[in-house]
Amino acid sequence: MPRPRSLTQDRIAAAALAVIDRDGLAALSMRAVSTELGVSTMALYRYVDDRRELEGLVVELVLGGVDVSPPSEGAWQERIAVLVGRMRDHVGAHPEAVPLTMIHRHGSAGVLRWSEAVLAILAEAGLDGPERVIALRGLLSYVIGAVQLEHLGPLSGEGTAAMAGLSPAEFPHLAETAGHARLVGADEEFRGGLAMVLRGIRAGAGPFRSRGGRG
Amino acid sequence: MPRPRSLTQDRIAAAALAVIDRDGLAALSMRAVSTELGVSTMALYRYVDDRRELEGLVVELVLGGVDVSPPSEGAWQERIAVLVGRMRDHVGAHPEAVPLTMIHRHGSAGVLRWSEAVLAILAEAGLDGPERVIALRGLLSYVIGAVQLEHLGPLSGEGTAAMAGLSPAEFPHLAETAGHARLVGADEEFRGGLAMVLRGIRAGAGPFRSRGGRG
DNA sequence: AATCTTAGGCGTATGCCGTACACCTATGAG
DNA sequence: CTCATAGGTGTACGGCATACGCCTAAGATT
Repeated sequence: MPRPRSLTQDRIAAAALAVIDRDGLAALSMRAVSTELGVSTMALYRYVDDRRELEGLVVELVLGGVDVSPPSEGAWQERIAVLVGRMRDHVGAHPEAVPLTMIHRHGSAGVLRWSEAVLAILAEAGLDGPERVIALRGLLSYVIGAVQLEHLGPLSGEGTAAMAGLSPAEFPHLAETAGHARLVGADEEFRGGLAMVLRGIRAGAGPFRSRGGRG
Repeated sequence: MPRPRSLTQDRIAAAALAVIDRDGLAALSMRAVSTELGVSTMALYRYVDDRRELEGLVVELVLGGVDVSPPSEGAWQERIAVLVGRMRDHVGAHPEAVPLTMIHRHGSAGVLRWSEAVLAILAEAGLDGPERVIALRGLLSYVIGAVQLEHLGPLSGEGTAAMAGLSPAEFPHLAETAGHARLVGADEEFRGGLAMVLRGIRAGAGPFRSRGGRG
């Protein structure tokens, strides 16, 4: 009967993500999103309860786009690495939104579907029970932390700059490592760390323990 | 010559942390901290440039208290686990401040000293060059992610609740795993995940590769 | 003791923010 | 053509960080 809706949650999320990508996360506000859409600020509240929900929509937009179809080829470690890589790529495409994805990650349908896909591969690799729980959560932990380290750490370059100027007397190893760190690219670091974690997953740690693929 | 200072950065940081611990991170404001100290809001600006710096002080207060003296006993994996555990304990003692520690982690002197201690052990274990960089960053990633998963994830209980009510048809593994997850305590999960990561660190992967302690 | 100098402390004001509320209006149904 | 209804909007409020300028306490100097 009444007048029809002129917006959708999808359009609102897209507008919010556009603001974030263009002007940074700090510029995200209900006012900014409404301006982006050419409507009044309060119009948004016909579609979302509050700012939190809007942020959730943005995260779902980013994380929901991850392809969770299980890779068919390669050892189980390799297949998990593909799934993890897809997640990293999608999040990394919107670096300014990274803090949001961290805050609203729980309850995201995208993350749930991703977790399901990873679990399937872990199960196939011979893990079950608490060990599979720990493997999944450990992988999630690594991904969350690594993405943040990559995108939040060097935000200001403070960390790297601070490391470069350390007194070698007080921080001998750190000073030396800072030199090597510059030679390790972000991709290499991520893949290397992931390989490390995957190597640590004990596949088939049942009564008949058999070490996984490429030890 | 003029009147002496009545506050210190330490007292301000302690007051801010008290506000956070008591009323939550959302309640942290320049006003709240100044009230806590019994001074005017603007008085704080004689000691910190802005809110960001105040948050940094809080993080330093939390992270700077971590004992980074290297444990003398045990395999290198065990000694790193002790250092990691100390970090987790300090951060976990102020769960509401966790997001702050993540945002301001870089450039924290406490984290630098901790990293130095971990690097020393990794070096002793036979790692060097890029591999040591990756091992350190991988460990940091795991710790950051795990702490967040532990303290931010279950904040609202949304995630767990959502998992419990999943359709077993669409998420067969996740639904089953949710059951096991309830049996795994937070400590067990953290230690298990850490053991997994440590297991994946290739010690002494130089020309004369020798596998580390307790494979 | 009196004064001066100077930085610490504070009150006020500005421009953001999220959002509650009441109002107006476009619209499809009848 | 009318009307009920939900969508869209304008205004207003309280809270935030913080820029600015004033007042004042207290050590240094006389």
